[in-house]
Amino acid sequence: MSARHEEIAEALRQAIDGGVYAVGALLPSESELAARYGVARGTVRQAVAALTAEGRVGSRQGARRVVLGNHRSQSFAELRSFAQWAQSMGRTATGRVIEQFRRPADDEDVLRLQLEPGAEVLQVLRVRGLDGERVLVERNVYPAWVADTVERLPRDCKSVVQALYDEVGLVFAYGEHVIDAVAAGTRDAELLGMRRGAPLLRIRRVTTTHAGRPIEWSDDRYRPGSVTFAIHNSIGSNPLSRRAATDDPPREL
Amino acid sequence: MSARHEEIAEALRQAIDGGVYAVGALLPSESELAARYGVARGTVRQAVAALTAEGRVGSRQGARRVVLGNHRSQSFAELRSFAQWAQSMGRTATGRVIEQFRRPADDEDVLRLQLEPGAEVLQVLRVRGLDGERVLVERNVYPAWVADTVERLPRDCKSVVQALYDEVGLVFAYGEHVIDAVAAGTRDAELLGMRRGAPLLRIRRVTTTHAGRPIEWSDDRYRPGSVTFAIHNSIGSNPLSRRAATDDPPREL
DNA sequence: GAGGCCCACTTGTTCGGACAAGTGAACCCT
DNA sequence: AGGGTTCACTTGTCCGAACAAGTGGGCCTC
Repeated sequence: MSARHEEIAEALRQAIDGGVYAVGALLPSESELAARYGVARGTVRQAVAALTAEGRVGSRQGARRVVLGNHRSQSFAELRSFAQWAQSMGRTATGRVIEQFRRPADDEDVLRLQLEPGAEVLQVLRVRGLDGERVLVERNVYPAWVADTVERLPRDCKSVVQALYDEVGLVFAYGEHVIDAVAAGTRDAELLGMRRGAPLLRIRRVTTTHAGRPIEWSDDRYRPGSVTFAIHNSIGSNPLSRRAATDDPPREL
Repeated sequence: MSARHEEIAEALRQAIDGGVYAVGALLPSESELAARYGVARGTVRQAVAALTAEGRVGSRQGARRVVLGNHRSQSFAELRSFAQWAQSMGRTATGRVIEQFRRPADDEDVLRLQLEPGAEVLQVLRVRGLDGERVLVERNVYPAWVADTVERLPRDCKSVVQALYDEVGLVFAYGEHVIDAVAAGTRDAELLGMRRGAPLLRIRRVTTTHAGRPIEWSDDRYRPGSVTFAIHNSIGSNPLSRRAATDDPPREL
């Protein structure tokens, strides 16, 4: 948080959360913020761009920025491991390996992990909990080049992501998530203590290194009610202005 | 798409999708792109920032940018109505109003739509389809100030968002989505042609104007298999570099 | 050969300036 | 009162420059 624009963004975030700028109120103009913090306008723009991306403020050319909401909820904006996410919410995460074995890669593994057919992968089945309550069943598939390290981890390792970073400096840099709903299978139901057929939120994910090399792919099934996911949104630069029916042509000079 | 940085972003997108830059390959440096397009480096940075936000390329200080993937899949990145989204996928969306009535706002409505207690709201139950197949049950609640316009729409209106824009120039500018899974109720099951208790993907959403004024809130329940949602991710500015075990202190001068 | 050092290159941050484009309110005229 | 115009203000776009910080590969030393 050394960059000046990040400091300013954080200050604005706290001002919004603290009620200095109420929901629906207008933010000071860029020039005023620039003067207040003693920086150039471009630096202020970087700061408010972050708030805009988070969905905290709305932006429109010509009009002052509007405060849309003060969100404390966890969103997908940051890539976090389950353990890190739980910690940031002030809750304790647990994890336990149920099953762990190597097998040849099937077509799905080859596709998602960019492997050659016939390569070996490591499959792991984990159950994870939040404050003692079972919350999620996680099926991970790792390519051979990380399998050794994963196998050496303790079976109740809290954060695999953290462990892999500590052990071999592996960074989970990018992720793609696909979301849908599925019915709990016999195994899922047993592990989560629900009846078979109960609805589960499924998130399938591929995680890669900085260089885009796949590290794992994962099928996470969440018991509903315990965890929800939030996303913010805005129409980008759609020039939709006031009304459309009045099709007045641009003034001709 | 008149802004220069958007043109450059689009050119790069097409180059990536077209295979000029393969997945895993390195993008040209900012200076080279700047020279190639005849713009300043800042303009190139704006363009690649868009690609980074979309998850197409990865970025790390000091290292060249990496192509992470060429994605055609629909994501939450753009706020789209169901109809617009369907159209962009080359499919046809349908919609039918099942039920529509006014009622006093309950606590949930007051909270989400920022109303005074006792205000009147319009509730609408719709079923929507894709290429003739029933896909989603949608329960919308509108505040009084948009209720009149919504009530006047035809019952098989394809795009409510488009209609409200055409009629009164109302722009759905921002959205917040919360995702979980639920079991289909008796009504849901009947409307979607599934058995009761089947898993559904639920997205609850509040949409607001540019000024942050809530326009509607909605409970959408998707039949799984027909539609999935994708999200991209990256660790922001986490300075995690190579390895952690080698705790070498910063060089002292 | 292994390890450490150095250096060219690349991305990140910040400045100050200039103009374009859109908004909203005050103002004027009918 | 209603409708249109004008105008100060605000955000969006773009430039050119400079320095900081991190990467990766080559080089040298042991």
